[in-house]
Amino acid sequence: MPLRLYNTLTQQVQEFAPSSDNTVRMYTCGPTVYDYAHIGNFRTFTFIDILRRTLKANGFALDHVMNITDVDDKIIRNAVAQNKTLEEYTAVYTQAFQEDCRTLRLETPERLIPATRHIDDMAAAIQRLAEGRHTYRSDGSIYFRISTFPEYGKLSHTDFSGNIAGARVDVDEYEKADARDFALWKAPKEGERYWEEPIGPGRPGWHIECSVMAIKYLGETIDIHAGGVDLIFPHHENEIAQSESLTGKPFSRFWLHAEFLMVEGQKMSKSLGNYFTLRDVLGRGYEPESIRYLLASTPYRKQLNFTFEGLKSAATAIERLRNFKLRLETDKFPEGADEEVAGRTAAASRTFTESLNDDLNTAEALAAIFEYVRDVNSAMDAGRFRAGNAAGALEFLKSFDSIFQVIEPTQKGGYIADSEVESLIAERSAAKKARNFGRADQIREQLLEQGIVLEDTKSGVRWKRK
RNA sequence: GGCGCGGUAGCCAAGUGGUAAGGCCAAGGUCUGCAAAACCUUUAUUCGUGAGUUCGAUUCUCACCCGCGCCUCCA
Repeated sequence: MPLRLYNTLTQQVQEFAPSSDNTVRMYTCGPTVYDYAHIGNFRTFTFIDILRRTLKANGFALDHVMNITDVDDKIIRNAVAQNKTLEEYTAVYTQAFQEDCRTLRLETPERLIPATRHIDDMAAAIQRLAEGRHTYRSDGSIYFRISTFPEYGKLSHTDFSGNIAGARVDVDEYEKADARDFALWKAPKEGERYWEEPIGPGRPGWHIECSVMAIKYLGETIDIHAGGVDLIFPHHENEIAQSESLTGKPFSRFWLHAEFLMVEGQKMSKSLGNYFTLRDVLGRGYEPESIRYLLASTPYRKQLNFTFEGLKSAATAIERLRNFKLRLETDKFPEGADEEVAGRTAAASRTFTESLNDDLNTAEALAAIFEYVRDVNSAMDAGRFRAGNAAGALEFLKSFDSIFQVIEPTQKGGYIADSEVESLIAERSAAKKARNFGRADQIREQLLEQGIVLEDTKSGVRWKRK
């Protein structure tokens, strides 16, 4: 089954393929680096990561641009308050963002670009919009005139007719002709950072960076544009207005939006104060993989209620997968290969892939692998699973983890050496043989204190790091 | 008010016009020197409420109730 994705623009699930050649041209809205990102933000970035990996699994190449918004009102305000330059201020959070992404095993986009690197391009685009009579000036700022773009509202499916056109609305201390109009270029205010450009001194509005960078790197019509649902309006609607006024072509073929992470029935957000940063959660002793699993396990178009109980349940689920992999790698199985087991492997693998291709149905994909784990554990217990089945099973696990990225534990240093573990296990086995269970249990306890868990199996002692 | 999403077992959650995936938790059992891991059994005659369409609806239609989001910065 080909990949199908829900397109906000058409409000339908549609078959996806890149428009030309094999490369997906994708733009996703990145963070505004005025503070640490919270795990609600990372829900969207995790969704984008699952999307990237699924696109690759479908054999597509990627050219993915993500912006880093490093100039906006909050950044300017905070930088000024801390007596720092914009660059000094944003460097801290840009770096933190990249570290957090690595921690969550989020792939780095092919191009991760700060907005301030393209101020000239933005000014040039605004100039061209002005030449096309899509703009007007007011108090030194430049606004986009929505009335010049009749299709405004097509993404958010909002009908703006009969709306306050011509009314003079005072927003953000700037004068706009129409409430829907938005700033392309903001006149400098006292003490604020600004850029000297042919269109006049100032700084870019929020929306223009995405249009300009997407078109510059990916072309006038891109394949996918993605972000959180709160960006549908006005951000993405405004991007469409600017971009399509500039090029006369559809801006993006597919628009994908991730739903919110909720806390106690409300969206997680800075302004509500009900948020946790990744660092907060890790500080409470949870593993990055658990967070990733939790964020990825509920399909992206459904609101996901965050709880620490959910995080614990994710950790247990991951443990089950890890135990399964360890058993595949360490148990001794009879020679040959069982056809029924091989058939199960193929079927589960197919279900897994098709679930993801069905608009990234991660819940169903997880169900496929867990059902498989139970079946195979059962086959192992019954002696039906054979040595020749192990490679296929491990391969399926590998393809699972190439999307979910939760099985391999994050390395933590300071461990007891393998050889020492092995020699203690040997000593314990000898003690057991002599029926000296006191000593055997003492060794097991001792190892447990160092994070080593022993399991006695028919094919010998199996151990793992916890 | 406009637009959109959702209400499925203790919790999380998938799903289909033909009779309820999966994960976590709980109880009992098998295996084990004891554990651990794993497996088995039990846990929604029922999918917010009411009506309708249908041979048959959790799945379609309508109404209603409840929750959430966007409409202002926001992933």
